[in-house]
Amino acid sequence: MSKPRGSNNNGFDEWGGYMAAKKAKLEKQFEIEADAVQAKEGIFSGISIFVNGFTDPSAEELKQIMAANSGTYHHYHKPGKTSYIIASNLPDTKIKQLKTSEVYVKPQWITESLRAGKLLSYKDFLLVPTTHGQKKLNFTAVNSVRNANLDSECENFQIDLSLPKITQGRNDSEESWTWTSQASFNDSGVDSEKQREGKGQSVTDRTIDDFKEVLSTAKVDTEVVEDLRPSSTESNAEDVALVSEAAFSRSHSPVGHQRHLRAGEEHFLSEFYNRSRLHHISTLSSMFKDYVSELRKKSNGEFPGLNELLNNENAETSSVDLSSEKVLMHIDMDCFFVSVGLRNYPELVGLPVAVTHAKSDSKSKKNEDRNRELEFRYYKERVTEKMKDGSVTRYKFSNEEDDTKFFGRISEIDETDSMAELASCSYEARAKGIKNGMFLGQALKLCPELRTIPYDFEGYKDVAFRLYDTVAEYTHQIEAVSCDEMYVDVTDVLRETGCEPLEFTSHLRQKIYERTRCTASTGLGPNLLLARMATKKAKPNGQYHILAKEAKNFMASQLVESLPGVGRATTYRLQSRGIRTCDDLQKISLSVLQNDFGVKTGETLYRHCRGEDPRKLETEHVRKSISVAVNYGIRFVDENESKKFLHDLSEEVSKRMVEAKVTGRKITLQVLSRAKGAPIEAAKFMGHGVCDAYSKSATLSHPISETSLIESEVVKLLKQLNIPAVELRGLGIHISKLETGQPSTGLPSKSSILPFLSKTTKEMKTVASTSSVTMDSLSENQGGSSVCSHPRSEELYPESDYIDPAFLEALPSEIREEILSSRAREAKLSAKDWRVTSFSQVDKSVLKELPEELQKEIRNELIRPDPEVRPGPSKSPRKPGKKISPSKRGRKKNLGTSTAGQTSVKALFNKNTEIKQQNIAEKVSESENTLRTDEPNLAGAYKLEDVKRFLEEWLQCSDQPESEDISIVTQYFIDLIHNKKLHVLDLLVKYLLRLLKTGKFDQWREPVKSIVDHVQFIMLQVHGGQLKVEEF
DNA sequence: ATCCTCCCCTAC
DNA sequence: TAAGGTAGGGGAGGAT
Ligand SMILES: Nc1ccn([C@H]2C[C@H](O)[C@@H](COP(=O)(O)OP(=O)(O)OP(=O)(O)O)O2)c(=O)n1
Ligand SMILES: [Mg+2]
Ligand SMILES: [Mg+2]
Repeated sequence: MSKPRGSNNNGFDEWGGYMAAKKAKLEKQFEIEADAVQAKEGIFSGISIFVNGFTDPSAEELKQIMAANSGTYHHYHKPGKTSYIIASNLPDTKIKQLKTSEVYVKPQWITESLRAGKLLSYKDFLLVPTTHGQKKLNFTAVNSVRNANLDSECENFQIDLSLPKITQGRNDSEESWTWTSQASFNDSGVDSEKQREGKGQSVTDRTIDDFKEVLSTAKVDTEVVEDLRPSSTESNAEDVALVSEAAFSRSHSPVGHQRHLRAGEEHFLSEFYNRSRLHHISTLSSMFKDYVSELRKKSNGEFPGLNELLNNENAETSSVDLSSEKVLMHIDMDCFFVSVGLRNYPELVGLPVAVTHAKSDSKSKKNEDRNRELEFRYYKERVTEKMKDGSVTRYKFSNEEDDTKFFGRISEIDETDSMAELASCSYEARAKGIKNGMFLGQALKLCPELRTIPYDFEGYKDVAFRLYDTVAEYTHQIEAVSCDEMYVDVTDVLRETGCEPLEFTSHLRQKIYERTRCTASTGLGPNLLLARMATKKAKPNGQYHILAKEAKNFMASQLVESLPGVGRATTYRLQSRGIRTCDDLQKISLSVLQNDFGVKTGETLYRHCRGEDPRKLETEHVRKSISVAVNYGIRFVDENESKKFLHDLSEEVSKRMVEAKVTGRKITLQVLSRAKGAPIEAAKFMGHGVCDAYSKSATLSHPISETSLIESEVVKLLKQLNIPAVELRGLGIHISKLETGQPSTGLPSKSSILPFLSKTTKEMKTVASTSSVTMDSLSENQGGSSVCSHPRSEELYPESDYIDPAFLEALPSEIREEILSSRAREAKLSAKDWRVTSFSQVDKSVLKELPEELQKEIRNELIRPDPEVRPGPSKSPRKPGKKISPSKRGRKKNLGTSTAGQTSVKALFNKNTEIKQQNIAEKVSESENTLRTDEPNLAGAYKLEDVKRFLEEWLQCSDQPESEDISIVTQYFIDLIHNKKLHVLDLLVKYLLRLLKTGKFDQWREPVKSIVDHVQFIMLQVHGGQLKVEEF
């Protein structure tokens, strides 16, 4: 038996002391100041707010503040009831909805009032637009189209960047705008303008509007964009649109909101997601994929945009034979975040600009716990090692060029350089070598004059909707790629209008510019790849058409890394074979490429470097997985914190599943754990640093989507990985094998439970209340997946409480029969296929006491493969294949393989006990931390008698049931289910019913019924059977 | 041959 | 300080 990962890192001895120290340190470092919220009661009494859009503090936080200070928080704007609308900035689309009664106030009003301990006048915090205007806003700097192409077929059209007249008119009327309750005059102005514009709503019929309402707060129309700066506390502009400059600068001081910085703190997740650009673009991306489907579904087949182009009936001269060839377009906004942001900073147009959380003069704070130099060196070492390719040993990379190419010169970063990432940078910045995703500190070294602007997430969504809506006026042959990018089959558009390809894109880009004040570039080609390549060449603010006949030559001139799908690792591997350009690549045979890179990848490389691409436009996308992950701010002090965070993640993923109306059968836990040689603190503040990545999955027999079910699975998976909580640097939950349709596994709804309940209760056998019944939740034996995952983890981490599967767990025959027959009824799995596959919660002492006969009976029912023969951990270094070439570089090094036999149950049990004791010791030494083991408990009551007493007191003390209490009790019962304490559960349910029968607690009838219903539902999900309870 | 799990890679 | 998410393609190696 090899050393487990846990031992590899830190023995438990070391561990306890380290953890105590770490905790003290963390507490010091992230000390939250005395909570002003609690101290100042009631200052928002009578005030109700609705939070509109992205704010800082976030809506969630504002909700908390209101709740704690007698205010009211409305999840939706309730006209007449909501007294104030809190917003940091408003997309213009919301302006026209303004009513006299609506007062828009900046979030600083709340935070400043809180600080002052009294309600300040909202008038000092009114949200007003800036008055300097769009007249300044012109893009002279990007006027020149770079890619002059002499071939007339590839002619580039320059967009007229002058403002449409309408903007000027609108702008004039804006000068005196104020968003006060008197601002009603604005309504008519906006409406009349909308009338004049008279287009853009065409595809935006009611149903599509509905869609947008559901998916976002951004409504779509074709109004020109207002010059509204995001002026949250993140703003780093000199001139900010605020009535109260003083209030604003005060709110800059880091008083109220320096919390939520690390997972394990309250509201971390929502705060993180609020600010995560990657989360936002991912969300938008999936939203626009849905949006395209919706547009197509709701389409009436008319495309109003085409009318304007119909005049151009100059057929026959076309550069492409549309009857035999397709024309695909790729369109992508130029430096999207920057373009959107710059609309509010016209004075920065033409300068090197980047979007980032940090300000351009910000420095990273020094920290003795980290060592950037060491971390970067370690990182490079590991990456280089990983990219190393078995078949090629010759290539030695060392030069500066390669260092820049593969590592972006991270080694030159010093201790105070900001490690905030640039989401996007302007082309002026790119001219200096700055790139998207680069750290601010590095960028400033390349260009000290770099200016930074804040994120404007609402703005991105708003512009993205305009982009999609504009394109959708011409065709619905759209494949959404991201919020700023899509593929479009324009063959029909060209055929119907007689437009030249570039004529059309020129027109389209002009339309997009008019509606968004942001430029887009387009690429055209006979397939998706060439359209994509063409866009790259066209950028910025340009367009380009690659004709089929030019394709191969065009491609030959490109570097391999410009191929989509070829990133750092593939570039490295190609380069190590002396292949730098597509021309080089074209000379390599298909079989060599497939041998070196795998069958599929090899073929893709072979085709792509020639400009071939068989992919079809995918207009209708079906999601295959849903996941949630956080790899930032993950610093846990103990297992309770990591578990709590897994709960939050489960809740989040569950929420998204319900939203997407899916359930899933495969639950994968993804983990980042600090690499052994990495500094405790990462180079980036709260970053994950250099990590080992692990994933572990469980495939269930039934699809799930419920928080508690997901949670219990991932908690188990995390346990199996056996990584100390303090080492965790990232956690994620990935759900796959998705199913749509019958909501039989959603939240317990009466409609889904009751029929089954009434049908089955009669057949239901009683749960034996004499033994600890245990079996794993929905784990499935299919494909040997779950079964083999256990020995894997057991060998990896022998101290996990795994038991030899041959050692059958106790299963009262009544339950077993019920479960087996119930599963057979469901025809999902035959009884024979069903396996109990997890034993982590077996109550071993009870197990041993089972009658021999019962065990035998069970053994006959539940045949399983011989555990001794089952495979070792897949995480052990995989043997290099026979083929030397397809690399595969040994996997995780720090996890030894094991060929040793099964650990005895007794040994495991003892080990487990030791760990438990260790945990307890830790907590005791940390003092005042509530002692908590893994055992379910009801408000601290663990023992049956205690719980019973608690329940009785509960019924007696409260005259009316509190829904929160009910859910606490329900959750406790659910915990029992997951922990296989069915006998306890059974006793407690019976006890509750007995109490009811005394007649003293009649008002508890319904609440108890709802608890029992819930319990039965979960029982059904987890164990496939239910408790027998008498009617009441 | 085809499935599975656990990775790795890529793109925005 | 800083907000390093998310979905999908695909490969290695094992089981069946
Ligand atoms: N590492 C990255 C890459 C992109 N993005 C965000 C910001 C970008 O503005 C947006 C769109 O990505 P693009 O790849 O289209 O890049 P840009 O639009 O910024 O520039 P380009 O003109 O090259 O398209 O996605 C990001 O946050 N982080
Ligand atoms: Mg772009
Ligand atoms: Mg893009």
